[in-house]
Amino acid sequence: MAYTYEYPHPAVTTDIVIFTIRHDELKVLLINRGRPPFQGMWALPGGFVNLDESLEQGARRELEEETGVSDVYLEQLYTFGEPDRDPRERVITVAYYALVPTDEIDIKAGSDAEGVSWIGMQELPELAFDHSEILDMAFERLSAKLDYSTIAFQFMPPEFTLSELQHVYEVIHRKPIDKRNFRKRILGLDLIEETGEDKRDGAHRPAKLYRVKDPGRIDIIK
Amino acid sequence: MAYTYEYPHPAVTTDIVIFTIRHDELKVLLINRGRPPFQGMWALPGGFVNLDESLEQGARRELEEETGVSDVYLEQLYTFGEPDRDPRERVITVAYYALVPTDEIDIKAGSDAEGVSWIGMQELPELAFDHSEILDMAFERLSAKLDYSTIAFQFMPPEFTLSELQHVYEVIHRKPIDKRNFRKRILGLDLIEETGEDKRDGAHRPAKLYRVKDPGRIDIIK
DNA sequence: TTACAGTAGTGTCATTTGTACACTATGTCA
DNA sequence: TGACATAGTGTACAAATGACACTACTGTAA
Repeated sequence: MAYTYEYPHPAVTTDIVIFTIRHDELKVLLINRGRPPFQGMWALPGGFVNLDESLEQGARRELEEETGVSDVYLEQLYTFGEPDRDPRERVITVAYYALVPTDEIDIKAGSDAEGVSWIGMQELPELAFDHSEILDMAFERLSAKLDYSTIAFQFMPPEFTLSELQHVYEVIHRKPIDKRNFRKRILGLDLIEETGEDKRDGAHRPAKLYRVKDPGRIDIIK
Repeated sequence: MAYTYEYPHPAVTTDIVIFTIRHDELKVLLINRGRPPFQGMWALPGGFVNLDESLEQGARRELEEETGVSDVYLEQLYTFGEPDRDPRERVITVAYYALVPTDEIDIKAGSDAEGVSWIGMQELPELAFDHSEILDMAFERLSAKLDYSTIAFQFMPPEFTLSELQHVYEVIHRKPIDKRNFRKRILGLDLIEETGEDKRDGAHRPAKLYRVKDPGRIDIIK
């Protein structure tokens, strides 16, 4: 079947940058390309948008198909459309990004990918297409939003400790934070509350567990 | 001539939100549509992206063709792609915005538009397509960036007074600002310098003229 | 020439916010 | 029961922000 238009049309894809924090490192979900172009190279998950779905729906579908990841909060990052960014035809890609808690993610290899893997931001390979540029921008956005929004909560499971939350900031900014100032600031936002439970893991004092008061409110600019 | 693809492709357009300040009001450049759909309604300037130009180049070209406006600093706003946003076919639009000084803009009616006009944000008509949504987002972005960037300088001609700059903030935020605190803050940024000239307009003390020290540096986050 | 109208330009103090800094508390395990 | 490991807590100084009122200069008209 063929589709014909009076004027030339570009292809439109979505690409998705999914970050998580694991083993003291910020990691991104990449797929190893199973077909040309750039066969064998690592790339962001993503693919062509269907004409009956929104851009965000397309991003969700591709993410699910390629990696098995679903139910994440996607935020649009930027649209990349240099004429030569794909060697096959003119492809414009709408990039999204999301942050997920480590625990909740289950990845699989799908039909478009030979492998799906969390890759540390410190050990990134060269990426296919202009995906390095997309990933750089996603990291810049993440890093900037840490400071003026509550985006960091998106890395957290439903219940978490303040030390775990602080750890997110420290891993992304790559520098230690003063514990007392951090707690003062976070608790001052009045966005989280104690669950009443403790988290015990190891031979030391248990930490209080917190939850977000109103999940709909996270990512509001403080 | 026809263009044929193995899979369906959406059309891709750009839409441009150009703001300026005139007569104590924030205004946006709109065109009156000369052809269906939405004939006779007001819409943002914009149009289809050619396959051999970048998205930004496409936005620039359409802006020039439809309004005669050129040489503005465009910033990508967001990409809108709901399946039904255009009644003709699937159209994905990459929206840009820009701020221009009042003096420097010369508008004309082009082939795609019956009229081109600066419309005040307080007196907006209903717009074609989802352009009201695009414009709303552009205004939100502008309003937010006023506070954490130096975007306001983009409304300024090469030489300007501090009162004129303050006026930009007051018009957009729709509330008065303390003159001393404003001057303290702006001069503290160390981004502008006195030209040595005065601006005289009326029976009152002349104002010092300033210029941006390094035009490449505006819009850096303070 | 002088008074008036109108906008430009200037400093201080109080409050809030941010930052540096060190010790005690509580659990586990040997 | 003592050692270890992480949780949890307050204060003092510095910096940034916000409120606030008067003098300076020019043009115009009496």
